[in-house]
Amino acid sequence: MARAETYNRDTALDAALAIFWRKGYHATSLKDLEAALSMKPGSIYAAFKSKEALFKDSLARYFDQGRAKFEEQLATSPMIIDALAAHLQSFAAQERRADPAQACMIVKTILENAEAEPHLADYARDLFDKTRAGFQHAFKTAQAQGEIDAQHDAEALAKAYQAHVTTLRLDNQIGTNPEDSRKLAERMVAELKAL
Amino acid sequence: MARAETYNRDTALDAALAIFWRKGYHATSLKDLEAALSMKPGSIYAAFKSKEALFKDSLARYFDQGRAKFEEQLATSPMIIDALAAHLQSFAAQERRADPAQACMIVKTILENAEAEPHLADYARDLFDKTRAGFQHAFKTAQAQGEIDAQHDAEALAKAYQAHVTTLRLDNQIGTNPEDSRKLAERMVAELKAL
DNA sequence: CAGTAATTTGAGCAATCACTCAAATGTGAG
DNA sequence: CTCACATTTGAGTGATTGCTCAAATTACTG
Repeated sequence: MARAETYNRDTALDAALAIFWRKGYHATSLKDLEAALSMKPGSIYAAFKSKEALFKDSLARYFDQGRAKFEEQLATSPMIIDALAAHLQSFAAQERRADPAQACMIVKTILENAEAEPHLADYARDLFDKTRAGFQHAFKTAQAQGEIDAQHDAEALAKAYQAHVTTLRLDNQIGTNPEDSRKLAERMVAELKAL
Repeated sequence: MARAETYNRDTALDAALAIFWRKGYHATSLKDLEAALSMKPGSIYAAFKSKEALFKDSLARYFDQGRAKFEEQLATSPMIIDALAAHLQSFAAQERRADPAQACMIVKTILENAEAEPHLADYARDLFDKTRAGFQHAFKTAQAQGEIDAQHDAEALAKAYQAHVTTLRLDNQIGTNPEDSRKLAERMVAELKAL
């Protein structure tokens, strides 16, 4: 064997994720990444192939972390509907304002790169669909367990739920009043529990 | 006097607006702008000062056009509630898909530039607030005319309405099924008319 | 038909971009 | 201790970035 890697792949990806989420794809330079990953350009390219590939890996990690968080919430709560409510609530505005990493990174990626980097946008769209599929599965299970009327269309429920999550996270970033976000979340939860 | 300008300012701004809306601020290069405006770099800088100033002017024009369209819809319909409904419907998915200029340019600007170009994001946030103020004024007038129960909080109504518009336009760009967007718009209109 | 002044032109600037690669460095095996 | 080899290093690549400015062009005035 030979020299061992000095970096930790997951740690490096988390650092890349943090910048890409905040600054977006185009505004993030390799200088930024070198500083954040504490790696020289040669190492970055040996490890991740290209800026675009690194972005994709970061976005994939973002998706995995989001899914893991959601599944943990599902595992915690006996009622699926409660987990869905808790997941929504978790996106209500915290104290810390002015954090540019509030809106969903997947949505940000689609909007920023639809024209200039269609590969990235398509990749993000795929993750957006996979996220909704996870929601849909949860709604179906909730129906099977009798928590929600089986009459409802699970696909439509999932689409509406995802729209709510997106709206809430968008409002966190755009709006200036945290109180508004909390009220918004409460209204959404009420709508959910009324099903 | 001396030599007359060969370009039309509004035409040039519309051309700049079209690219900026599609590609965003960072992905749009001056080469792109030169081609779209049919102007050489020197002329662009003489006329618009800088890339950032040109972007701001374009965004301001985008805002003005949006406001004009909304006010025209208000003037067309005798009932304000109908105008608000028509305005929502106008954002439901058209045939032409894959147009990267579906989502609101103001929202796109805030998301893209929150970290790297805070001036632009703040400017866009201000226009976002002004847009909501226009909605709020419409709701208040509707209440004064007895179209809507005066009990409702006009500010909350405007916020919810703006969120609906944003969601609809976002879905147009992210989603792949135009039918979904139309259904979404119908549900929003129903909610509006139930007030 | 000068003379004057505003506008347009486009080659080219320094800075930065994403990226490369030969040399230096570290590490386990023999 | 030496060799083989994976990994790290960082100066440097050509391309592109936003932008400048002296010179050319145009048009109104006297």
